[in-house]
Amino acid sequence: MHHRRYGDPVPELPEVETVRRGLEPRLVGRRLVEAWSHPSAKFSAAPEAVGRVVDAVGRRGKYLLVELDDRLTLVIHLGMTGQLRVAPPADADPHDRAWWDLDDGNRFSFRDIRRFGRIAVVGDDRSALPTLAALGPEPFDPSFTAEHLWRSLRASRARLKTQLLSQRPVAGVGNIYADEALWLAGVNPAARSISRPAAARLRDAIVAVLDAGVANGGTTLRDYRTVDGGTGDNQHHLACYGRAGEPCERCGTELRRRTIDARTTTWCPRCQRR
DNA sequence: GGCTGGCCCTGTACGC
DNA sequence: TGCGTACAGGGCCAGC
Repeated sequence: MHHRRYGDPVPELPEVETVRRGLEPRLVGRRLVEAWSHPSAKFSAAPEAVGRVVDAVGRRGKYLLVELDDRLTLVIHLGMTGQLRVAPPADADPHDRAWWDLDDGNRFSFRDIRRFGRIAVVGDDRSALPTLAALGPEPFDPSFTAEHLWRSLRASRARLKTQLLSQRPVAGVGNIYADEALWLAGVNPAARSISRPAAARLRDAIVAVLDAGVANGGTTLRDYRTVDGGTGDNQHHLACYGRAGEPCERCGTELRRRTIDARTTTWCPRCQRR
């Protein structure tokens, strides 16, 4: 019954938002007094935030935006296996990639087994993070309308799932929630065009699955953790992702699996016809 | 200028 | 049992 052996859990919008909510009360108002970073260029910017005070903890898509004084932003992307904690300093963990000591004695630490995460300190210019700079609207923002999604998807000939993962039509959707939303909307992930009504269904489905993900505290399949080390609950509410070989909850047809642009994709061949 | 594919990393599953 | 190997994936970038 374990068909989910492929793939790893990837922090997407609901997971990053859950982490953001956990960090906010622990970081706002604190000064970063010391830092350490792994030598990789992906993490070496961490010490640039030393001396700054945290004004706010925000999020855009899957990017965590720790707003500092002096118009600086500490940008953290969790990659695939990134975890953030705020706790008293502890013994070094071999997977620690950066940490910042706070003026209240706690340590804000970033642990990332596979090192797909990234840390940057930026001002107004975010061109060093091109995906962030070109990010589509937040899914819960009023500007994310059916009309916007339809026009955005119509402007490209890439497969619909590829477009969703590009972060340009909408911010924050990754492999899990893309499969869930496409299934819920009855849209084929490999198609290269979409009708207006289908785009409207897809828009509603994206909002619905992300909203449920946030409400459930994110999806923990392996590595994702909340700031206090807890797990999410949304893994018990997935209808499509990781269920290849199981019957579709809607029509009973066996869900299929294929690869789209190097990403594992699960879909229902009946509900999601081209 | 859009799109495709390679790359980064490491734990895990799998096969002999 | 133990070892070698394939595999997965978000974002970035080179090259068509």
